Amino acid sequence: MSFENRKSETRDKIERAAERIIRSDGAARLTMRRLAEEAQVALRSPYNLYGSKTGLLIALLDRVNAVLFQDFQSDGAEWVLSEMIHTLDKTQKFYEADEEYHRGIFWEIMISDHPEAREDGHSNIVRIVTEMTVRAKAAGELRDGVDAIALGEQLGLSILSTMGSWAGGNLSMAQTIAHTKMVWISILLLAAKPEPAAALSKHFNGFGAPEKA
Amino acid sequence: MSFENRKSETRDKIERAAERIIRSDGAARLTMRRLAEEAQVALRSPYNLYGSKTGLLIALLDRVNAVLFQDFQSDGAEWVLSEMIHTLDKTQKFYEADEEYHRGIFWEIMISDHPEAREDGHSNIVRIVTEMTVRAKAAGELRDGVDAIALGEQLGLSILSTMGSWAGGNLSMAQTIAHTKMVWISILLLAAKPEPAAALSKHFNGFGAPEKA
DNA sequence: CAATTTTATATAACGCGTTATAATCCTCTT
DNA sequence: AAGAGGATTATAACGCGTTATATAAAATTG
Repeated sequence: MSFENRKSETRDKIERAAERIIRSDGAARLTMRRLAEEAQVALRSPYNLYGSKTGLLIALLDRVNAVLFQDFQSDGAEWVLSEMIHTLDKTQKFYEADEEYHRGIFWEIMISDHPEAREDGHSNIVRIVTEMTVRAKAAGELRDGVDAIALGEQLGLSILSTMGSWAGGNLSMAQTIAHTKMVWISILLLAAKPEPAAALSKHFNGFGAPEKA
Repeated sequence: MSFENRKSETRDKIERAAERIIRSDGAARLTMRRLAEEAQVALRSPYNLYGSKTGLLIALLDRVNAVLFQDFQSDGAEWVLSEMIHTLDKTQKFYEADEEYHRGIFWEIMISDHPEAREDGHSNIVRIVTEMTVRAKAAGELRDGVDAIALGEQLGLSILSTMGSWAGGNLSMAQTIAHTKMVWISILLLAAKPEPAAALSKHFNGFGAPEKA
């Protein structure tokens, strides 16, 4: 077996063990010593491969997010702005299928003292949202004078910080998406031209408070 | 000296020392051992008085927030909804006067594994914002059919989660308030009757992206 | 004043993430 | 086959928040 194969086999053992522990006892109970035992690996090995506990969690998150982000392709809706709302629904469905697992990983990454980890997730989401607003602008769905990039950054910031509240356990994923949808639609109704705005307002469900978690 | 006086003297020594350390080296460098040394107090004492490090930080935060919240009284603007926007400006000014100090304390409380601490801050802010939307509703500034309490919860959630991003170091306080203002106005323009809505739109500065931190 | 209760102290210890040190295994190069 | 170098291991240690234990000091109570 080559060096690389050896490494990725160790990686595999570690990531599988981490998943098992998080699924059975929650991310808060994932400790490096327990992980090493469960993965049948030296305490040092995860540090060699991921640099830190946070590095390992980011690896878990990245694998999962790759699947989600694939689902963000154009879905053939009449308006790009409608696609953006559909994207929220897809996100909700995706994370809800394994909510506690994803929430725990998010949270642990978020509270780690590796600020570059937060920064990474931040710019990732902002980039995705901004690509959509730029597409909407190119499709002529936004009013003249609306800066698509600035708009995307604001919408990205909105969902990001709300997901922070989700990660902290203050909101369910359903509440998180409901709130984000309400905010996005309120903003986009101001930014959109009349026709796509009319389409958007069909998604608007009032200011209903998110049900308790 | 009475029991209570003794206790509050110890409390004072501890809180002063904590402030000194946070101001000079940042909240992340506040450790219980260093605090005990700086305050000339046993390592156990802060635990006796505050229960935990988080408890101490909450005490620091509460003292400060009491001052800020006093400033949230009705300010004689023509519309309650305008007062709400002014409240954001007051908040920005207040935290900016000592931004790193407040940010550090917020962050440490936020990431502590005492979920009740987050829950406390959460309900506190939501209560304040909801009181304002209820006043606006009573003053006839909101459209018929708008649920003032649900609206307040949504606006509260919005500023809360954005301040979470601030605490995490992803935003400056100026960016935090600029974003919140944009979101609040977008939402309130939908919820408000035409006259107060016209007043609100004067506060709207477009979707300008927050400058980099 | 004496007895009790409350507060504060000193010291050691736990599990945590992480790092240092040294040794051991295994792949690659020659 | 032999040596070099990378990957993994075992063990101990650090500082962190927190807790246990046992003791000293001070205020309250009788």
